[in-house]
Amino acid sequence: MTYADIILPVPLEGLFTYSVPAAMEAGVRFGVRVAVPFGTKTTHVGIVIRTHGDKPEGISVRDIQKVLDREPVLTETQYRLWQWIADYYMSPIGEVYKAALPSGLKAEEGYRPRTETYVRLRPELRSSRALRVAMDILARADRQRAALAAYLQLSGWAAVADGGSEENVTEVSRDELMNSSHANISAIKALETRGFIETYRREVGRLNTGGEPDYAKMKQLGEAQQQAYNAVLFSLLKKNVTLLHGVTSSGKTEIYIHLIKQAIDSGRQVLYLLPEIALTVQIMERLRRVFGGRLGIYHSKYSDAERVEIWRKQLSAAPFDVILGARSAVLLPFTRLGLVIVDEEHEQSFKQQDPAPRYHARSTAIVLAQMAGAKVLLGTATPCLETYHNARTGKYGLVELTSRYKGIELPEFQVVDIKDLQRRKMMNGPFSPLLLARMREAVEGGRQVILFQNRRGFAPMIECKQCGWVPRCQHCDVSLTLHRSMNQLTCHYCGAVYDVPQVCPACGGKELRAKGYGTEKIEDRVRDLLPEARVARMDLDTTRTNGAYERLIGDFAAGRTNVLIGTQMIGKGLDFDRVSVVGILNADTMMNYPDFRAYEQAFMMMAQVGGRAGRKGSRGLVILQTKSPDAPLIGQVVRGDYKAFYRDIIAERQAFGYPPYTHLIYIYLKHRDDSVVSHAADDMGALLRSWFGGRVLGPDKPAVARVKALCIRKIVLKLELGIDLAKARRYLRMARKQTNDDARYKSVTIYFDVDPM
DNA sequence: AGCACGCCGACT
DNA sequence: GTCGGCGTGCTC
Repeated sequence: MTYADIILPVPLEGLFTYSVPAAMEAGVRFGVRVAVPFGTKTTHVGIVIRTHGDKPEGISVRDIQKVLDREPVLTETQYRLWQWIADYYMSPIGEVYKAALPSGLKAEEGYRPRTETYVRLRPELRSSRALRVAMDILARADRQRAALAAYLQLSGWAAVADGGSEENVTEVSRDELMNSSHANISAIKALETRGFIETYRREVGRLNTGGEPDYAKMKQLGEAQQQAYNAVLFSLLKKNVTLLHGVTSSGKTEIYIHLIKQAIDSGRQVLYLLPEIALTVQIMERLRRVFGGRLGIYHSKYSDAERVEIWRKQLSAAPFDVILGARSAVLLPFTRLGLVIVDEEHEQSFKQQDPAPRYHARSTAIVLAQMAGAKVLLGTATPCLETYHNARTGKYGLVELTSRYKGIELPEFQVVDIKDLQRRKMMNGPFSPLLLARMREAVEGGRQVILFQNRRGFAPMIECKQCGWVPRCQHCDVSLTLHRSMNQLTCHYCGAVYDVPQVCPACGGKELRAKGYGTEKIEDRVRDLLPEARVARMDLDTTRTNGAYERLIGDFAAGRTNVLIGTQMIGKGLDFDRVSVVGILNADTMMNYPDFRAYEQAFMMMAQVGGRAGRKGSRGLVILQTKSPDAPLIGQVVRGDYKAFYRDIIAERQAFGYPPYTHLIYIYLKHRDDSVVSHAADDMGALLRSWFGGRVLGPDKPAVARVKALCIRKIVLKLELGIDLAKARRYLRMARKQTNDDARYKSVTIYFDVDPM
């Protein structure tokens, strides 16, 4: 009897063993998908990893139902990468499989090839004589004759009639025929009824073929860019990973394009990772112009069927040479990967947060490259602290690009002390007099303004003026955000929506006031204060519908709007030409976040948003409003002094034992009963302390201690460098098992976040 | 994660 | 008397 070990899309450790019916033996091998029964009712699509003859003990093995593929859908390298992710991020391999495979490949029925209607001559017309007769018959049916003539041209039959070869006859789709002539559907139907032509359906790909590459579209590199390009190539000879640290507008993308070309020329594939879908539009167009149909794009906005086709194409004899994609593109099959570019490498969204596997695409890309014998280039204006540290200590290569392309100047920063202005009652809502004056000037002078406030909604909370009561979410430990556009209170953690109370339920007070500023309220105020401005708001709420993001960006880029208010999504790699003022309304909310990365995040956010100011031609102005104008971080942002920022923060990380001087693993425990989770966390913490000693911190209540009706505790594990991580993970799994084995805690959910962001 | 089983409260 | 709430256990 043959058995097969199979990955299934379930959150359980390990592989599952099924028996292979004799008739399937030839087809069941590594990488092939199979349908198997699982539990009582369900059938799952799994992937075969290996076959063997050892009957597993103690389990009733069931038969594989069906073999779904003739060829593997998985490469050996991919499987090794999946194993690494599962092991390192402490997540079952089934979860990795779920994250990696497009749904169309995870279901037995699901992916449907797209078909299109095609047109061809009936066999009896396939001679020049018969065609002449047909044309005569159509002498008085102009439309039909024109349609037939157009078909004959397109298909090549016209050339055959002139003595050409039938081998050159090509297939013509009905749409193509209708587009290239004035033939309408009724003319074509009439020809069909007459028995001149027939229609048939044909499978067609969904992928945009994009045409031939056009390397003439590559821009010549400037002097500094050329030097950086050479330095990157040289660095990659010695180091597997190199950091390209280039200030904003230094022209990194053009350097990437030249590196991609170089890799393609040497017969290798390139993976180009970007943090967000949003960023792909501008870069996608640039790459498409140069690489045409050699470029494939892969991210969640693409339909699942398209993703299936990209996956399949990657396994075919003619895969894409370049894949541009978000996080999950690192899980695609590659057969001859030579270079991975991780653009905006500092972005947190490279780390998957919620469903497991909680993997970091940058780290995963580095491991993948190692496995594939490829090189990695990390690019950003504001490197992640760990990355810069690795570059400084020589683990990674480092190339710095300090001059802006075509001499564009870095923006001027002006810091405004809003604490002082508030005391002197000089603030106009969220605006300092300076910011308001500069905004007014910009709008009147035909230039543009970007306002950054990292809070969506109208106000982060409302409060009863009389007794101070604040409405809170029923399921989460947070106050509710007022969304005035919908006149609702919403919870930003679970999405619950509530009506706005007319009277305070605690004291009956009639006045509920909105406290604090969200993007909606800022928008309101700008409309009041600058009635002539054309204002737009860009945040999660205004970009939910399809194409809304592109429309907002398009309107701003074209000058149809001149004040753009937004959350962090306005800071992401978009280039505008007419922005003279950027306002950071409140830097403190970012700096006071209770997390060891708060300062790093704040620096990056301010540097990125500030970088939107003043592009071609004139120097931009960034007005930075803060209650702590003397904080060293503010000075570093103002001077654009990444190195000073790095020196400060790295010293702190070393002093307090944070990455890159330690490995962090967060352990989360969740349960609907607070006392259960509290005791479970205490017990698990004590158990961990007995093994890891002082490396265990907590358990603690996180800042938001209840989400979606589950109470949360967090334990932090700090592991010094050089410790045996595999062993530490084994102990962690043991601690989880022991905790869940305790009858009181068996329904406590315990999970790990390795290298948390 | 699903799904079934099983034990309690509120309906026809 | 039964419908369905979700707590618990299992899935090769």
